[in-house]
Amino acid sequence: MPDSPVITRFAPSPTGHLHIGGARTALFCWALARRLGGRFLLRIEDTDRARSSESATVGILQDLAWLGVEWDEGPRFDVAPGRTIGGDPRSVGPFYQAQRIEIYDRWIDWLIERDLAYPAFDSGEEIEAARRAAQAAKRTYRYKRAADYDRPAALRRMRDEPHVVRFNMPERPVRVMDDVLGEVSFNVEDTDDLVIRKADGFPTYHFAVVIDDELMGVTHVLRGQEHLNNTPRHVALQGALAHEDGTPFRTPRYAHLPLIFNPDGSKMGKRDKDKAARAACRERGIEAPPVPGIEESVFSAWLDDAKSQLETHALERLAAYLAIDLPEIEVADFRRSGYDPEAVCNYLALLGWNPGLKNPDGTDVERWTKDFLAKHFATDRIGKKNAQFDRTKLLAFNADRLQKDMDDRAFLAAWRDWATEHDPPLATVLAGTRGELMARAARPRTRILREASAPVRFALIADDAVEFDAKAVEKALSKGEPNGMAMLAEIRAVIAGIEPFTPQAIDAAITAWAQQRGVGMGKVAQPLRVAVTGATVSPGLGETLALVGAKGALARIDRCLKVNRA
RNA sequence: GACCCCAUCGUCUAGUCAGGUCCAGGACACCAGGUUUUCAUCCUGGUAACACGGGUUCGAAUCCCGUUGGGGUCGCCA
Repeated sequence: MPDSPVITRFAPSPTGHLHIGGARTALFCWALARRLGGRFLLRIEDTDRARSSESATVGILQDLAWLGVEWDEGPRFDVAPGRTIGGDPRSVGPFYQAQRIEIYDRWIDWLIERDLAYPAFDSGEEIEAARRAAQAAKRTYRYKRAADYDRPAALRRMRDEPHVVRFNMPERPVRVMDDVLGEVSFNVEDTDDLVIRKADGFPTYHFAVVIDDELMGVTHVLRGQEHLNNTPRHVALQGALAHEDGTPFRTPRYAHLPLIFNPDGSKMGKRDKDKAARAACRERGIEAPPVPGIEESVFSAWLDDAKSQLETHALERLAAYLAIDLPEIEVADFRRSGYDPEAVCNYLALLGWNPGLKNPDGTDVERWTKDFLAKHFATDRIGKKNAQFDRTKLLAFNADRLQKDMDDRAFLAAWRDWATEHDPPLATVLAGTRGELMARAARPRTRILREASAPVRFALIADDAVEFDAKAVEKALSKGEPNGMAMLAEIRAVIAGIEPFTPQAIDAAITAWAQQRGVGMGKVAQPLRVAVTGATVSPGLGETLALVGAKGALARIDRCLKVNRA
């Protein structure tokens, strides 16, 4: 197939949110297709009837679209009003495996006819017993067709008895060429006759993936390293299958990606959220469900079993009650925390891939947008080592996005969008006249949008709700000669006369007054800062005062003078 | 346990395929100093790694073998 176009695919199973590791796989598949001038395809592997759900599918589509990892072929999805992605220009769909059962059945019949696959009638208990026996004998369990297998009888029985179909694994060692790992060999004796169709009639992952990749023309398969041991099965299946005209199934190029782990070395997963919440409960001695909607027995079982998981909504309510932030594991978590999708993609790509380029100043190139990936990504620079997810570094990347790649306007727009979804009252404020000022004050002090309101929190409360920090009062108002209280009383008049009440005018007026009065700025700024915010830390003085307005500033100064009178 | 994969600063990594220019470079974090009205930013400097043991070679982070350590898989899940 020298001229076949490059097709990559991401094939998630819709059993939950899109995991950050899956997001990286999707990003790499997307980038490779772009780089090679190919097409990126999205396929939904929903053959597990019990665990797949429509809502999970929609969630995954949304998460990918949010990241900007857009598929050329696959389920249709509206990324913006009037802009739809996906579709089936080559007529290789449908892209939901549950809708492709007839296709799989056809190929399974084809295999059975040639005795390359066969029905098996073992019960779950029988299999389990055999597995346990093998384990007891310290042997690796593997299913092989019995020597006295009666094929004609089996073919008769399969018409009305529950059964699975197993692939007759050829007794040949399998060699797999991997673009990341190099050549990997597997012994015959380690591969067994895998099930290719379950008793419920749905194909197993191994079978569906081989059929679909071939029929959809997939040329490059990028997937997590946990699939490495599955590859010989897929290669064997490809070797057994051929089209009507005799053309054999192709083996795509494989690239197995290193895995992503937690900083503590454990596997990054949804359970980490439970772990965090459980630890917080233990620490506070909470033994009964503190929020409604969680049953007493469920809660105590959850508390005792480190492996158990609470339902997502229950977990979120619990976290809100405990006032803790659950660790971000899934793409939706990062979105909710207010990360920028480009920063997430940038950091994710760096986890296992490196362009190997230097900046003019000699530092390594490691900041980029997806356009860069589309231009430079290739499998030959994917690393082999599992990587630990470092939230602190991601935070630094995200902060740089806000600080260096956005201006106040762009920041305000992003902040408003975020708040509209996650903090409506804040969104209202940001949409008002103070929005610009809020953005200007918050942006330099923000790493993720969820934290953005912290530095301007004082401006979101009523003038008479300022809580004066005792240490701040002591340090900035009580000490010194003249002390801060005296200073405050003096400068009140200056504040009252500033017009217009803008950061620039305020700063200018205060600087001029301090100079004229012959005192350092610190002597003036800190008392004012405490009077207006209650603390010694805030954005620039001009911004701080402007945010509460002239009226607010004066009211706060007066109240400070009154409340903190010695 | 069996099979497979991996191994450079705390973390992500460059350097490894084509051995010398590497007493190992960058980023994040950390520490110290500086700028600044506080904070954040910014600037300067610093601490910090080739897992271990054998080989091959004039020469090994780089090649080979072993050990140790870590990870993955062993489902009618994907």
